[in-house]
Amino acid sequence: MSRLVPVEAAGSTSPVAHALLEAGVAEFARRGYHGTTTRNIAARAGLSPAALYVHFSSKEELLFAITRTAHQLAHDVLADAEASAADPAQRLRAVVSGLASFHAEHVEMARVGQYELPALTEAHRAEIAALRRHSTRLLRAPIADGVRDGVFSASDVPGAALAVFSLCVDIARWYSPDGPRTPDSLGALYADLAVRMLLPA
Amino acid sequence: MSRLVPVEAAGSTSPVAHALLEAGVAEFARRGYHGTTTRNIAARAGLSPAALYVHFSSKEELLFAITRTAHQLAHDVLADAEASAADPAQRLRAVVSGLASFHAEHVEMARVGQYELPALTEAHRAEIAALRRHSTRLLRAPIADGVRDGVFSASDVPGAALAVFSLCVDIARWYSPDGPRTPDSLGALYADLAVRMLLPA
DNA sequence: GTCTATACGATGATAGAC
DNA sequence: GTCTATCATCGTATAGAC
Repeated sequence: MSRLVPVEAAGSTSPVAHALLEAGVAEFARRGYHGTTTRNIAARAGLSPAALYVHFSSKEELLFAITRTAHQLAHDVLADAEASAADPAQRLRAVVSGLASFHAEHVEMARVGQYELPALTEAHRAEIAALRRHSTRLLRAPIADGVRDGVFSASDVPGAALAVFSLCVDIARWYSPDGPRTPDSLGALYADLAVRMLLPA
Repeated sequence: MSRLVPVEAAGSTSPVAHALLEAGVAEFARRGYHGTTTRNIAARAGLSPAALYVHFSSKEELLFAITRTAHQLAHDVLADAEASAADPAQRLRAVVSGLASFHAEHVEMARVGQYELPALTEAHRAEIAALRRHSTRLLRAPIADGVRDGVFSASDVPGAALAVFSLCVDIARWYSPDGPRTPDSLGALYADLAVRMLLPA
């Protein structure tokens, strides 16, 4: 659950650093950044409180590493989906189902990445904002293309893109793997709703 | 902005308690519950740190008062909208535009109410959960009625209701009054998207 | 009811041994 | 690179004067 999968994306290859990242994801997701102590994280990783500082220069640096990974992975999901089809409706389906199922599959990481941004330093937050702009473009493209081609209708394209993005991101707030929905079923549901929002009446 | 409007709903009528509630909304919304100190709140209300404890028995009690007000007001918005029309599509429009514009108009209060729930005691969280169940029912009703009457089509009514609710709640995460959208324009946009999600293809 | 002063546990981070 | 021990500070909450 919510593995920090691709090691290279985590910005560190050490297995201990990786364990700290996973511990940070779990603890931050449960208690929030400010509600989590460095002792919580170290204990979950099976280390002393001091060991954290060998691998990260501060608690905030650990949060940043997690947040960057979360946004990078979400971006990669969108880029893959975007490249999977030419037809705007098919692309929108792929993009929405990919983003929605990603947020469900990696709820903890997504939650930390989405809700702890204010705890980042200004420089780090700016770096994340740049990643987000890329993702926004990827999600808006199939909508804009569909409207241009006449297969979609929308009076407010940025507004529709905002709503679709928002829908997917909010999964990180409420989703639980213990609930009735799987990441795939949620992806299918949301892809369907997104397309319906945009098909001409 | 984000006034704790109906004094009676705040559970306290003292003007000083009210000032503390407003200060709590502003500080919790900006820094999160755990990132906010009782000193922050007292200072914003123009009081010494100790004065807070005359009006609230703990920082968590202050959070609870805010959270309960936020959920009560959202519920009242939904109840009013629900009673405003008989036609399911009109009711869905009213309910969605009311809930969306509420979350924009009172972003700070809504943000605290939606994102700081884990910081509540279990008893307090259960009380809020009951309020949320009422609201969920109010939002699901026009969708279920519309499907029953054949004016809407949905393969997954709870799923559609979940998505619509989620869309409105997520406004509390990203909305800024400094941005281009007004609460009313957002309410109109989201009401339109919600109805389109549900009209037969 | 508000203030100043303070108790006292917790917290991010460092020092220094191994 | 990990540990134990510790520092300096902060944070919630209380005591007691006015």
